Amino acid sequence: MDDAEARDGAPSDLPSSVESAPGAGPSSDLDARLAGALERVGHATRVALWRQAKEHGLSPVQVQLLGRLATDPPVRRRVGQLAAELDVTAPTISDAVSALRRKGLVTSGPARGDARVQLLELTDDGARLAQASSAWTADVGTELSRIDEAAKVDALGMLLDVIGGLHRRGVLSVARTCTTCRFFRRAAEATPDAVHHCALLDAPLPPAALRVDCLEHEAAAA
Amino acid sequence: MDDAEARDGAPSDLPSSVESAPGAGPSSDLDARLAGALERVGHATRVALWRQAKEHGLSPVQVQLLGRLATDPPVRRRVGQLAAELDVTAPTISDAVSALRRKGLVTSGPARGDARVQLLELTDDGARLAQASSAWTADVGTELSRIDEAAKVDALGMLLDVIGGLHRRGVLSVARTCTTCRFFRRAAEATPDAVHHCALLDAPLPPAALRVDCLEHEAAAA
DNA sequence: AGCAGACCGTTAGGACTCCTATGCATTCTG
DNA sequence: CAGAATGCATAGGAGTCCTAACGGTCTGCT
Repeated sequence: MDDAEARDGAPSDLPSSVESAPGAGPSSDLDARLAGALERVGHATRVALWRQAKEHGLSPVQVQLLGRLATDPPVRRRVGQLAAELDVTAPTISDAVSALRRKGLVTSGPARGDARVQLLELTDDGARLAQASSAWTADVGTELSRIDEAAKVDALGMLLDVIGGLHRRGVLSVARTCTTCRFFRRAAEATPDAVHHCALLDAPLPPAALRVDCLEHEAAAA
Repeated sequence: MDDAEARDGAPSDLPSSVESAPGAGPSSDLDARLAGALERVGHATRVALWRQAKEHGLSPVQVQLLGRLATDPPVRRRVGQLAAELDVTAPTISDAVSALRRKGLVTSGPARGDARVQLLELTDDGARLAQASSAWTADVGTELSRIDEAAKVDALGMLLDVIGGLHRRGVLSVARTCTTCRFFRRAAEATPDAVHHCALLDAPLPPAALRVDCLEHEAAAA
């Protein structure tokens, strides 16, 4: 079809493109692959977000804001908080919020007790739209439903470790995961059947129950 | 410190925020968590990309282009190809390419045999910068190096399945993974020790060797 | 041949995303 | 009760995206 110049070297000179780097360490090659796969999935999230936005006449940031505001007890209602979680500056959020306000999807008012902060709130229309535009999760969710349960539990644990590491490195400025929470009590590695524990809920945390975005999260380090 | 109004409900009214939805299906809750974690990691890729770009005086798309052009046998040298892989339109790439050309990081010329297409090529400076700005992979790579090997192999397989699914759904317009390649020979599920096989390389493909972005990839369906 | 139509890449113009820098109001601190 | 710090908004500019329209090139058809 269109492979006229897609490969101008002979298709059989494969060695140069074999990815394995034999002496580069125990699993650095695997790590690179895994990083590449994560990057690709991340790219997909971006595409899906953009698509959602266009479909509903919103912008990507606006969709993200609606999603963040839609939690049942709304804990993230301030411009500064939202900016931190999305890793953008306050002006970017401020802009998007005024657009949402103009569209009648959120309202805002000064917080009682501190007249500087604006507390945001979804309107009914906003809540409806937040519901409708959260389809990325559903989209990937159906894709995930086919996959082996145990593998997913393992993968979740790994991703939480990665997220924690990225937070420690300052790539993510906010990570509300169990593993970075001050209430998290890690099970001893030595005892195989031990399970993590949440000191706030005072409840066991089996690997499949670890949270990615816990509303009660409080940062670990003082 | 700044939790003045961060929770105005009593900190102990937890039930409403417990994420588990008991009757929502066997693992839909887990799937949602996993999707959330992937979304979060995806967000991190975006942040890291932006940071790389700023550090080297480039734009995000420009960094991505340098990375794509930096493979040893350069297979992606056309504007249209690059647009498809990054899931943007041709004008977006065209803009970024002229910026890179202006900065002396890439050169381009008409392909022999078809004067419509422009084949891009990195200059020495461009190759250097491509190397320097690929640190996301390294960054996550070091983060990954601490994690259990077997878990990573499983996770890689899962991510490849997800990428394949996203490609099938049209979220990703290009996926150069083994599992979507016409040369891929999947091992029979029944036989436990069987291993996948690549019909082009005529070589076995153990789970840890599956590629995310194979240069020899050719799409499966006709 | 020769012409229509498909294809590739560029240009033009507009909405949105981001940033830095600045300003104003409010709250905290000494 | 100043002075510093905090929280948000505004202004201006570079970059990311899109859709639409345009010339140059290849292909297929008669």
